[in-house]
Amino acid sequence: MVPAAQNSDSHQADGPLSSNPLIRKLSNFVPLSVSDRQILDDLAQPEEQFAIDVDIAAEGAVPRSVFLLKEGIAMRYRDLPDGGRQIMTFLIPGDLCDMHVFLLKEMDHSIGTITPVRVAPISRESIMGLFGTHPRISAALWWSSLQEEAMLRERIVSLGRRDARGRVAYLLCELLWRHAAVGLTFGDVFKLPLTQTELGDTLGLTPVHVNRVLKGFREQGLISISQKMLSLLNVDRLQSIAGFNSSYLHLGGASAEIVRYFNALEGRSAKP
Amino acid sequence: MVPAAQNSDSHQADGPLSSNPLIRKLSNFVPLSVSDRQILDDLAQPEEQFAIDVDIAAEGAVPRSVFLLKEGIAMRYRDLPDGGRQIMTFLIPGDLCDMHVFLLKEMDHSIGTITPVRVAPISRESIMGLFGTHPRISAALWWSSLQEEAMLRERIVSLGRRDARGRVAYLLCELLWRHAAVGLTFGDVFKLPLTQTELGDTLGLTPVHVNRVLKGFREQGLISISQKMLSLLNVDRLQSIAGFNSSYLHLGGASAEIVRYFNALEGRSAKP
DNA sequence: CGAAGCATTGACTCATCTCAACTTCAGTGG
DNA sequence: CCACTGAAGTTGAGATGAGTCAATGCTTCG
Repeated sequence: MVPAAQNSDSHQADGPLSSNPLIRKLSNFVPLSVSDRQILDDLAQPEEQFAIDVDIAAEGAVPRSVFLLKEGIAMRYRDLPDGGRQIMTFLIPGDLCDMHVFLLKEMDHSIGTITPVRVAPISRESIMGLFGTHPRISAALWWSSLQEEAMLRERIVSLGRRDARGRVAYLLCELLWRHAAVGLTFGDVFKLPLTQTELGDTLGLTPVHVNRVLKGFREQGLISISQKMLSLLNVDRLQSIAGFNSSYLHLGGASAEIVRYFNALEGRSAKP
Repeated sequence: MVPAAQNSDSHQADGPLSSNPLIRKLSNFVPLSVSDRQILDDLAQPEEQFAIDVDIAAEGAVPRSVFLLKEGIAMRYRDLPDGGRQIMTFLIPGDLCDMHVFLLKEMDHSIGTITPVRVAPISRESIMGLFGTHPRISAALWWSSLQEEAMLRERIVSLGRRDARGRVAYLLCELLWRHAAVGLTFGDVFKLPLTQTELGDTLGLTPVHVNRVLKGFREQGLISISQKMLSLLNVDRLQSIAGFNSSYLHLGGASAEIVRYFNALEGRSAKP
């Protein structure tokens, strides 16, 4: 199976970001009401910008607030004593960097920008408030953090058990699906402003080897890249090289039971 | 720094499991009241057993309830199409296998036993109820899931950037600290009933290579193993080989601010 | 237009894997 | 109580995927 062309239903003239990517993403899990959407739009209102190649939050620092990434790409990473770096996750529009970190005394990793980035800072109070008053949104946010955790587990599988080709293919597929889930794909094409060094730091490979794998894929007609736009020319083949199965992203939506459960809660909390 | 000899304060005659390991673990984060402890003890009352080498929850299945692991060791893993297996985490006493998975339609990985295991099944309602009525416990459970996530990230760092010796050393240190946090260490000694194949499936190494690394450690006087009891003879050296830093486990407790915040909530919800 | 960063390529090295035998150990049944 | 069995641990020798080093080309942007 191939990611749905999520963009087909949003042909606003002002481009793919016209719709709040967080709403887009959460809608994959539960259908959101008009008022849910309103609240999420309000949350996303405040704006702060960060330049390219800058830390939004640094390891050891006290986490200050949650950020909703509205535009650009960031990464969750850790620098190592020997000068190396491991990128754990890429954050794309619609992602929250760190839903929950405000529980902790200090960051155990850093979050840095890969491109210039627009974020909406969200206070602890806003999130906490939501939990009490809007169970459906809370559930969706919760789901989103489960999805993130599942992605971490999948990266472990990749690093532990796949060879270089498999790892690269896997990452490309994952990024395609994630971009599709927030409406940032055009068919099987999306913007990938990552250097080969960054890919290597994610995949546990050297940039040189990433280059060779990518070259191989290009020669086999599996991908093409130009102007930082990546086209997956043969998604099925790539998914099979990767042993990729999108089910860990849990994009199939919540079970009917869960939806009912949270709708009930919603009705109850709406009254008093 | 070396893990505190957590066992020193629990010299009950009936052994290290006399105290609820979940309470032990959560206390690392916030001080729990007598009534908190009572509630957690009640939660841990129900009992179910699983034999060795059995799935508690299988990939693709519908998650049924949360389990508190009371005794034994289990693993979170995924089987791969090529016959391989990747172990993502070990579950030790005091761990909850899957705090939240009941939000999802199906498991994206399996949970299997490595030794015979005693668990307490906990219903969705119990957990949900806690959230409303006992903010301090909820916070602690939440913290525990953040800790788990941090461990996943650290495994990514290990697999991506450390060599075989570093990976093995890292895992041993992590396990020592985790066991210490639930009172299951005796100095720098703890029970490790894992085969070298299981270690390899966790670390992305072949059992043969795990064996050689372990042999090296033994010859260098860093560890010794007998009867499945592992002694870390030189924790500092191992930690430096691993580049291990325990801060990602966030065992230092919550910030004063957070503690105050949840204590306040607690007072409020206790009254009506 | 020049510098800096990134991508590409080749030649050589090395950590880890593979394959395969052999040993040790714990558990079982005669 | 010991022989038998199967799983786990050890060890050696050779193969290989990915790393290292180093040179060269290509962009991009000030």
